[in-house]
Amino acid sequence: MAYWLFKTEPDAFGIQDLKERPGQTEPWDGVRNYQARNFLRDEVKLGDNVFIYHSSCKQVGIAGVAEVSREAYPDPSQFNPESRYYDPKATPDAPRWFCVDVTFKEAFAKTLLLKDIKATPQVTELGVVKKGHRLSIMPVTKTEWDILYAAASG
DNA sequence: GCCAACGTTGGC
DNA sequence: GCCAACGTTGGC
Repeated sequence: MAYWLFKTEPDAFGIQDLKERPGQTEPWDGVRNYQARNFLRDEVKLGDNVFIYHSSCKQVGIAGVAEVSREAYPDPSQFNPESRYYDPKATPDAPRWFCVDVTFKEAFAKTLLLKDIKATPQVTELGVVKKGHRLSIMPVTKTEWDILYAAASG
């Protein structure tokens, strides 16, 4: 069982959108960074826990929790010319990008704000608190998860 | 909207 | 394979 943080822009798709999906499940598509892709393809496993992190919005921070409900498969949007995530160099025989499915578990009553995460002494190595770290998929240690989950649960 | 910090691209 | 130019990310 591993722990992750997935970034999203809630104006496009946030924790509430996930909650309202049929089956409360959604493909986590559109990841177009190789390091993040490698995490998705190779290391994110069924049943892993995921912090849903809202970026580029009023309330930047960890907004809720989801669970991985399907392991990596080729991201369909890479083959769709209509998609903003279309990649003309990707083919079904040689997919370049992958996605997983995530299922809603919990929306926190209050988003655990980035400034509060930064103020947590034990959480200094997490990607979102490190300057210039822009990965959209990043690992979270169990220690970090426990501390942040407790803080977010109030 | 600004801008620093990255990642990617493409000419050589 | 170098590296400058360019595009994107993301907090503020």
